[in-house]
Amino acid sequence: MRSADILADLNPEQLRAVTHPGGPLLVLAGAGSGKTRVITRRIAHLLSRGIAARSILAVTFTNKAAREMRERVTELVGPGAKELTVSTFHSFCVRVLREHADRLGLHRGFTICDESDQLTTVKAALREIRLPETSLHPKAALARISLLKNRCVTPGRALAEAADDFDELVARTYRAYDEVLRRSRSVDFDDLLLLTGVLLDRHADVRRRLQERYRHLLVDEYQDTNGAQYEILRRIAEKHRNLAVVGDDDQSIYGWRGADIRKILNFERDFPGTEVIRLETNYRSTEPILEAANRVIRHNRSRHEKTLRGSCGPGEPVRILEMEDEENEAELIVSEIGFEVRQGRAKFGDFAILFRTQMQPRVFEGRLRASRIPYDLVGGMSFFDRKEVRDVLAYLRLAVNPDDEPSLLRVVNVPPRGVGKTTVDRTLETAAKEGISAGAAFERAGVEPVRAFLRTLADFAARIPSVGLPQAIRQLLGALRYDQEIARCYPDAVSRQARTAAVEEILNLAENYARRAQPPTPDGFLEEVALASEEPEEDEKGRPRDVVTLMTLHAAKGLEFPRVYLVGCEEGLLPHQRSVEENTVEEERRLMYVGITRARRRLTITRAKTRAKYGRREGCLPSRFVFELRGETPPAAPAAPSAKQAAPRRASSPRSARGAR
DNA sequence: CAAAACTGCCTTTTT
DNA sequence: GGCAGTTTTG
Repeated sequence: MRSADILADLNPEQLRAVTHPGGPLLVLAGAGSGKTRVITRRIAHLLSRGIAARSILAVTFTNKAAREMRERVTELVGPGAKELTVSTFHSFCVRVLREHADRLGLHRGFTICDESDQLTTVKAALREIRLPETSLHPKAALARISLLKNRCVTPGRALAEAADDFDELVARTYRAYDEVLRRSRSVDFDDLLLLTGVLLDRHADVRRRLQERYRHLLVDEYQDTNGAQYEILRRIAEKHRNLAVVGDDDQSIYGWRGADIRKILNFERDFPGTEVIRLETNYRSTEPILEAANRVIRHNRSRHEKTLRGSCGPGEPVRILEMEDEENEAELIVSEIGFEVRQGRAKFGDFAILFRTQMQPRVFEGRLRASRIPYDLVGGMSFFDRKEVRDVLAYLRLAVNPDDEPSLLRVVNVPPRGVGKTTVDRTLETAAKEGISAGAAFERAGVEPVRAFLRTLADFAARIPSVGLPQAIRQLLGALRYDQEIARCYPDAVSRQARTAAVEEILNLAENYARRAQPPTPDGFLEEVALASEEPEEDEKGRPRDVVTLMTLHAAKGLEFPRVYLVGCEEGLLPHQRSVEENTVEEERRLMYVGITRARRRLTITRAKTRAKYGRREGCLPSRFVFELRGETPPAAPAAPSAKQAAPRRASSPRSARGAR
C-alpha cells in the first residue's frame, strides 16, 4: 500500500502523531478525535517505513479492541499484518508466562482462575493462617490483594511495607493466598500482569529478549493502565524507547479497579523527551453536545488541559428533563423512542440508554417489553457466570489439573454424592496441615465417593485424544448424570430448558474450538474461555441487530450512538453516594463526560425527583453535573438529603446522624 | 446431609 | 426489594 494513502485524510495533529519518528509519544486524544485511527495508521506507517511487523507490539485492554485494531491494520496493509503482535495485556502476558514459567517456579500448564475461584482461594488462605473470616472479610481481603497486585507489589514487599496491623493482616493473607494458588497450579487475572512484571524485573535475559523483539510499542486507552501494566511497558520500552501511548485522562473511569490516572498525567516526567500531541477536534458530536461536555469536565482539577472543538456543526440543544419518578422516566423515554421510530425519523439501533448502576435498567426493560421494542441489555449476568457453565468448566479444569482446589470444592458434591460440609472441612484441615492439595487429601482420607468422582474425571481426560474434546465432554456429563442434576434443581420446564441450552452452548464452543485449534487441547480451550469476553448480539449476517442498547456508562466507553439518553442524573446516583463519601467525585465526573460524549446528534439528560432505593422511596436532588453542564454553580451542599421528599421516618433512623452536617 | 429460614448487603467489572 | 450467602432445622 502506498504511503500517501496511509497519510490521507489526517488533520495536522493526527499526521504528526502518525509520523512521529520514534521515542516516547503521548497522544492525548479527546473523545471522538480519531484515536483508533491514529494508532492503526501509525502501525501502517511504521510498516511502510520498512519496520518488521514482528517487532511491533500493540496492546489494548479488551479483546474487541484488539480484534478491531488488527482488522483495521489489515485493511490498510494487507496480509503483512499477520506478523504483528496485537493483543490484550492479559493474553500477551499469558504467552510470555507460559514460555518462561520455569523461571518463576510456575507450572507451565497453569490454569487461570476467575473471580469466584479467587474468593474460594482467599477463604482457604484465611483458614490456613487461622484467621477467622470475621476479622477480615474474604471479599475485603480479595479487594486489597487485587489492588496490591495491580500496583505490582509482591507479598514480600507488602509484608515489609505494612504500616499497621491491618496492612500486615492483609499481607499475610496475600502470601497465603498466593501459596494456595500455586498449590492449585493456578494464577489469577492480576497475576498475569504482576508475574510478567516480576519476570521482566528479575530476569535480565528475558527482558533483553523482549526488548530486542518488540522495538515499537503502541498502547491504546493508556489512561486505564495500572501499576503492573506500566512496569511491563516500561521494562520492554526502556531500551529502544519507542513507546507510543494514546489515551484520554478525561475518560479514566477504572480507578476503582486499580487503573492509575497518574500514569497518563505523569507520562512526560516518566519518559523524558516525550512528544505530546493533543487531538482536540471531535468528529462525532454536534456543538451543543461538545459544549456540555467541556463545561462539565472543566471542573476536574487532575487533568491535562484540553477543549474539544467541534467539526459537525450546530445541532439541537441538549435536553434536560425532570420526571416525578423512575417509572415516568422510563415511560417517557420508551414512548419517545417508539414514536420516533414509527415516524420513520430513526431506527431502534440509533438509541442508547445509559445509566450508572445495574438496578436502573429493570424498569426500562419492563416498559420496552410492554411496548414490544427490541433491546439489548449489555453486561449483567454473563454466560460464563451461569451455574451450569461454571460447573462444566470446573469438571474440565479438574480433569486437566486434579490439584485445582477451587474447582474441586465447587463440584465436589455436584451432583450430590453425599459429601457434606463436615467432610469437606475435615479434609481441608488435613490438606492444610500436610501441605498437600485438597484432591490428594480426599484420596488419602479415602473418601470413596470423591475418589470415584476423580477416577471418572481421569477417564474422561484420558479419552479426549481419541474421541475429541466435545464428544468426551458429552460422555462425561452422561457418566455424571448431569442432566438429572439439572432436572432435580430446576423442576419447572422453562428454566430447565434454559439450563440445558447453556450446557449445549458450551459444547458448541468446544466444537468450534476443536475445529479451529491445532492441536486442540483441553488447556487451550480453558485458556480461551478464561480470556474470552462476550460478543455483542449480531444477526445471522453478522450485522449488529437493530435494537435499543441499554448499558452502564462504563460499558459505553468507546462507543457512539446518534441518540443518547443519560438517565438518573441525580445526587447519590451520578455522582454515586459512595464516591462522594470516598472523595472520588472526579472519576464520576469523567463518567458523566464519557456519557455525554457518546451522543452524536441528540443528547437527553433525565432525572427523577423521587426514586425507590433499597425498597424505600427517597427524594432526589439534581446531580451537580447537571448544574455544571448548564454553566451554573451547584448549590453549596448538594449531598444533604432533600428536605421536601425525604420520608419523615428518616429522622428516627439511627443512620441519619451522618447526613446532618 | 439437604431443605428451610434468616441475615445482611447493596456501584462500576476491560481480563 | 431482592438476592446470595449463612445458619438453623428436619
